[in-house]
Amino acid sequence: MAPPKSKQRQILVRAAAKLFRRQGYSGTGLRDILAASGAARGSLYHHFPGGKEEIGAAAVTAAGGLVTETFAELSRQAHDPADFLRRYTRLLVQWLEASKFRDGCPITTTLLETTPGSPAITAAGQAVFADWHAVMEAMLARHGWPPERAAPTATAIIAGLEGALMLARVRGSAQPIHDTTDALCALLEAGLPTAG
Amino acid sequence: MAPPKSKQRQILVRAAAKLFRRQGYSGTGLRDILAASGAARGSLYHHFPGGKEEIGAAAVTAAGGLVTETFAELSRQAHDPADFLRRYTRLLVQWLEASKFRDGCPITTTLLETTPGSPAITAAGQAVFADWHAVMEAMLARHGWPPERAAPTATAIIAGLEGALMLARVRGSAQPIHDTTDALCALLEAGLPTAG
DNA sequence: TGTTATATGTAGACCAGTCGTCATAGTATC
DNA sequence: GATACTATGACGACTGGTCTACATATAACA
Repeated sequence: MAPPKSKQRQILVRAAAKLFRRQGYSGTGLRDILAASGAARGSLYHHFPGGKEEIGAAAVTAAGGLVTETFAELSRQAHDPADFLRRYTRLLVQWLEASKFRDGCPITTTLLETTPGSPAITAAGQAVFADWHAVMEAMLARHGWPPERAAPTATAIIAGLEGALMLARVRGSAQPIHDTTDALCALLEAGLPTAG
Repeated sequence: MAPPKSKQRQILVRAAAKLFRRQGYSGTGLRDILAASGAARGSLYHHFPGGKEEIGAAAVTAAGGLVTETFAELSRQAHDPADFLRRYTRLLVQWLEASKFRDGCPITTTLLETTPGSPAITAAGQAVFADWHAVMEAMLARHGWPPERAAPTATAIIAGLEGALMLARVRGSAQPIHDTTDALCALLEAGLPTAG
């Protein structure tokens, strides 16, 4: 990753990630990815000798990385954990509504389909979740949470967000996200170890 | 559903549900379902004239119904909401470990792949989630939660469970479930409106 | 029992689509 | 001009879901 990688490669990964998020991994054919990216079949196999599985892992890594960056940015802006969560879910709801609830989590669907069948994709997903968790944990620590409580709380936040996103997509409504965010914020505010 | 439906039909639905849960909807071919159930090709189209989509919806309904029954049973046994949650996640972890983290939520994967592309499957999923929510909400109400707080809390519980289940599967560990359960229990115990 | 009528199970044809491979052609960079 | 890197799209072996035609099982009734 030292060199900025081929432009064509980036186009392919982005197209793949977009499609995987909407239709899932198995539901998306190489044909779709090729059509969406304007690339040729052999070109894909040049950049991804491992075929579909390799581009799947790359898509998970890339899409997950964007979310990691968003988390990091918001974690810098937020005044406290609950504020962080509210800022993020505000964005989330915007994205969801803009796509009419078609774009869900960019990695969950793919991971549920391919874990543990594809070790490469599973590993990519584990790495992404670890990154997310690290950002959250660091944010909680920065706001005074003791380490032994920051780690499990970070996991619970990610779980709640993922579950809420899924429910929102199926229900076609942002309500599950609001409800879950409220609950998580109550938890974060109640659990604030040192007030203010 | 007045008659107990054909036995073969039930075998088909069960096999389909099992496969969808592990490999997803698109990742499971009719071929797999037929092989797993021992049925013949045309037999499937006799019981499910709507083809794969119809058996997908039936699998979601059937698998979701089993979970609803489990929720209802546990909700009868539990002393309070936190106790309910702990009882359920104990079962959940047992199932997960027994399948070596291959069997996740029986409906989430299918729904993420097919929402909103398949209205029939989406509707089946919405109905299942509504059932789960109703059971949870009733349980909270029975333990003194006011209605306006029971509904969003029930949603947050389901979201947390679903997200934790997904993380557990990807990580190959029950830890996310324990962490999320602890957080949710803290919320339920803190939020208990009338103590005892 | 024999004869229907209906419900269910079986077998295979069908074609569009799947992923992966290959020999070839194009384009940088030195 | 030589050498790498990149792009191309046709090809093949196979699987996808769907449908039609036939065989069997079950039930009803004379």
